[in-house]
Amino acid sequence: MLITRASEYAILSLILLSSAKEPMDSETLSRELSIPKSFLAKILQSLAKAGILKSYKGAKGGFALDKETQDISMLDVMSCVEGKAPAVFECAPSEKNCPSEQASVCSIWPFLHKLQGKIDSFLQDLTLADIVEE
Amino acid sequence: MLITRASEYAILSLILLSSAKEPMDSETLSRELSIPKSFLAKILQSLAKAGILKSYKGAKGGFALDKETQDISMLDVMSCVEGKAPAVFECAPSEKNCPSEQASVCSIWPFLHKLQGKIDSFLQDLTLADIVEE
DNA sequence: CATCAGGAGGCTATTATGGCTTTAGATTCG
DNA sequence: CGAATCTAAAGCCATAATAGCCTCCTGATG
Repeated sequence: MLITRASEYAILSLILLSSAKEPMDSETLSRELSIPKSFLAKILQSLAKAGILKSYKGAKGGFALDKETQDISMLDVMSCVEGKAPAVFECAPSEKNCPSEQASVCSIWPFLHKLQGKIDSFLQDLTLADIVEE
Repeated sequence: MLITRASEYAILSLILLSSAKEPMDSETLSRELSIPKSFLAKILQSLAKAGILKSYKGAKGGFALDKETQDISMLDVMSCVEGKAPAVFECAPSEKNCPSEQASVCSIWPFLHKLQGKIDSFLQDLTLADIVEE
């Protein structure tokens, strides 16, 4: 369950973009949010690849939301920006190969699974709309 | 909102300890959970300082829960292990000094605050008991 | 007093964060 | 149409923070 600044910056950008009528370029976003420009650029690219943002090149270009705010979940954002979904125990054996191992990780696996489910559903249900709606 | 492996390892340890009748030493925990020993030791110390675990020195020593599982929230665990509570935007200006700044961070501050509240209450309500109960 | 396990610190490796430059696609203007 | 300009895309490199390793010290147990 690793969450880095990339997720933090991504959410901030999405909140600001949700109130923008036109595309905002990465430099403006960087300045307005006090986020390092080049790092933010990479994050915005990830969001664009994931279909959450749409990018426009050239003059008057920039980034704009490519989905409705209620269709952008925090789980989607974190998954694409972190490169993977937040997992409670990334190194844990999968459910099927677990029985072959002897470590106690196996005995707590059902609990991990349960915790993971709770976290996933919370992040899945929490959308940008929930945050920016008045 | 930064969450590192320390939180991950802490939660795993707590789940395993919740089913233990006697204190478990850090080496056993390390082996059972496949977590680096020395890193885990530091995490367990943080949990002990926070009053979540109780440590026992000497032979037959180790760590054991020092609270009821329903009194251990994920927010508590993360706060003590990460050194601070998970904050959505750590660098954001506080609410009172915000108006003096000109950046757009100010305009999205209410949304950040709202998001923070949702995350905090989720993590506060999610206790170890919710995870390990049958 | 010998042994066991936590407490504390320093040191290294890995990863995240941030800076910089070059390339490519799109727009504007002459 | 073509050149200049604008901005995203993509890469490489430096720094900072995290993750992990090792040793010595301290207190408890028998």
